Amino acid sequence: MVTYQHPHPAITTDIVIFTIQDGQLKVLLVCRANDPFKDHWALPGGFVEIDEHLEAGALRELKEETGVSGVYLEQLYTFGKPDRDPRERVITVAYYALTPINGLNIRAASDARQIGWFAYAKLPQLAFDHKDIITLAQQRLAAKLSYSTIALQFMPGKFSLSELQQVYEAVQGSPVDKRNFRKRLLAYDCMTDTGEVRRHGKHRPARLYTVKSPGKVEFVK
Amino acid sequence: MVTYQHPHPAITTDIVIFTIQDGQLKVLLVCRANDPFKDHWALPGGFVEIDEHLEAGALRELKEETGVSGVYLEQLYTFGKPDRDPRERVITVAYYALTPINGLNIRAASDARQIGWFAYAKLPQLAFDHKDIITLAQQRLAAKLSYSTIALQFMPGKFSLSELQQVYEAVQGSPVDKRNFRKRLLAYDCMTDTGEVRRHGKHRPARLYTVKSPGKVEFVK
DNA sequence: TTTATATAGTGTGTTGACTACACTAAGCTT
DNA sequence: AAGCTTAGTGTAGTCAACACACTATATAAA
Repeated sequence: MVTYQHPHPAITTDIVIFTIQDGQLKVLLVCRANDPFKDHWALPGGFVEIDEHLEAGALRELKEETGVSGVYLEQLYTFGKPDRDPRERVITVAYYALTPINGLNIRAASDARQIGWFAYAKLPQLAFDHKDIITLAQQRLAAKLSYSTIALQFMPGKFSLSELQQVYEAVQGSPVDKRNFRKRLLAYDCMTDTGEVRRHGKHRPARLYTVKSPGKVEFVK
Repeated sequence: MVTYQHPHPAITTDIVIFTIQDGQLKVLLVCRANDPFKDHWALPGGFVEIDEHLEAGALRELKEETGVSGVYLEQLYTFGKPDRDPRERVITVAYYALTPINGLNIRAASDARQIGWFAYAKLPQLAFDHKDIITLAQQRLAAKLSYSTIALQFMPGKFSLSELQQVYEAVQGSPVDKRNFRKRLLAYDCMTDTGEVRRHGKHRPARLYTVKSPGKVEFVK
């Protein structure tokens, strides 16, 4: 029990974690076990510990609730409408995170709490104002694709240019010209040709690339 | 007195309010009357009321502490290092604001609390992590000049293109080519030529323009 | 082994935008 | 009338973005 002279809002972090699966932008959601919004899907997140850095809290919650760690994380926006939580005044500092296409390490389904990836284009009913948070995160991400190398945060260790192109198409929701795309991305000089190729299917194999500075997002253009 | 089961951090807003004076980017600071950092300069700001929207709190604090109102306001970032305030855990949601060159309506000097405009390039010692907040705000502002019409928020009702150019030069800290600048800004089609001119000094008078959509910031380029 | 098929990979010409750059216009002062 | 000071204007060159269609190479099926 703690007592203050003036009332204090509660502070939470919420994390919009994105990945690309089957050419679609997806968001990881957890099903709430308690009221309010019991059995509704919601963003992973929770209360910030009193001596914990905000970003550390976001990473901790993400790990605890979904098992995901080692992701690219960036602060998105702070949502503070007085009635956004029916229990008490809760201000949430929202973050967004990107994880590689196959870099998922989701908590086993045996866990009590249900979690799952949902296509951004087909989200279920969401708790609180989490729909607004996800919408803003997608906008920020789409904007950032056009002036930074943030898309590389979606890529696993080795990847083909076609896979990278799919990331752009999935986030922006529109097709991209293959030749112009490759010319532009290669001009950024942010990837190394490994010399290896990957065969999968009855067609010419793709060259594989690696990211030159993993974890670093550079501004371009 | 309020009691909670778990400790809650305190929430404040801080506002970096910019203007342009004498061709320089300036920030409005208030001198702290109490510990901690008594007699140090600090950003205007303060605790968020329990039922108050964050943005409303920022505007209220700005008005109370400096007398400034009717400004363009945008959320900047939330600063949450556990030890940023020596008293207790305080998380601050920082905003930045722009006010026209001559649109100042600062609280009379008769007020107990001392306030003043400081050149961004020559800031005094600042309380808390307010230096970091101002630095981030300037970066955001400078970046935003290049892809939006945010600079118009600095302009009074009628202004000349030379005055607008001075805004760009002051924020970016580097000179701008006059012909290219005018070509680009006029192409954005965000200003109206009033047909009026202003004489001040022994030289050709300048045409005066008005902003087409005051208060609106559009993305360009 | 031949053929079909599916994705990987490549080049050019056009257009529009940004850059660099220097002189004339017009009012005021002396 | 001359001089000073800021306002206002145009062009040529360069570079980046865009539109656009075919060849290469592997596997699978006939």
